[in-house]
Amino acid sequence: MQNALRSYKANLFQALSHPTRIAIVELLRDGELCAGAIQEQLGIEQSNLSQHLAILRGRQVLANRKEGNQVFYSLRNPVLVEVLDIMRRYFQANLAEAVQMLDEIRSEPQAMAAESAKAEGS
Amino acid sequence: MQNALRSYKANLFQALSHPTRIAIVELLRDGELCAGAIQEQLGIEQSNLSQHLAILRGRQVLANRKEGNQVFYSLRNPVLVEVLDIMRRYFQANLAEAVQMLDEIRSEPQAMAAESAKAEGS
DNA sequence: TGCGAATATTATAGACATCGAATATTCTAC
DNA sequence: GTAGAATATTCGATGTCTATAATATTCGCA
Repeated sequence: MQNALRSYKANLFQALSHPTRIAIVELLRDGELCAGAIQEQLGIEQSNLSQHLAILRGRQVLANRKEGNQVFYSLRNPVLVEVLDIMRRYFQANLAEAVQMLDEIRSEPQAMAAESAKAEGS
Repeated sequence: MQNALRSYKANLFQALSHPTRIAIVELLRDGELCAGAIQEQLGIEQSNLSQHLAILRGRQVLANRKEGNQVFYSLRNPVLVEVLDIMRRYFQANLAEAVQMLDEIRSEPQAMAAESAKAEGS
């Protein structure tokens, strides 16, 4: 059960582990929006958005409501916004480390251990 | 900048998007532990643990301190514990949905859209 | 009924993540 | 300096995620 709880958390985190999905959650913090409106705000492909919405829906992060031709999305639980706010404070409080982490992220993607390739001079 | 913040958050979530890494953070909530002790608690392969630790280190989630032969790990910022606690409350507040999500997780891994395969009767 | 808008799903190629096995590094003690 | 403990890194196979393109569904309306 301890383990199930960890899987639950891990999956929730995974749902939020993509910038687009964070953006979606943030867009919805003040109320529901239909998919089209979200797409307009984010400026991404329709099917791409729809897949991200499907993930957030499946993970119970978002609720959806059909109205005629449109589907309105909203946050199921505002606690997530609270978490995101905490993260912003965390980011600001540790700006130096945060920037360092952003650098890591940029240099790391291709292979977790390309560290040795650091051309430290450039 | 708005975007950088989102990437930052997304990457932090990604760092926490694996049950083993959640377990590590939780283990460290009350103080530092050396890698060996963590391994003992989790009962996983040494190299596997070391890889997870490398990820958490790279994402600035953990600090590490070398003492002789051992490396002690600790949380860089207790705010993450706060986040995990919030999530536990989230879990408890939405127990029904949480269980539903756990089911989703079990059925979903192989393909994000195997939903249609739901044998709703079972 | 049939068209067009809004959204969802499927397919697929490329990037990424995870694991265990093997190997490398770093340290202590002898 | 060599052995052995503790940790880290590399490698390779396998699985998962993401984006785009193509197609399907669902709905309102003429």
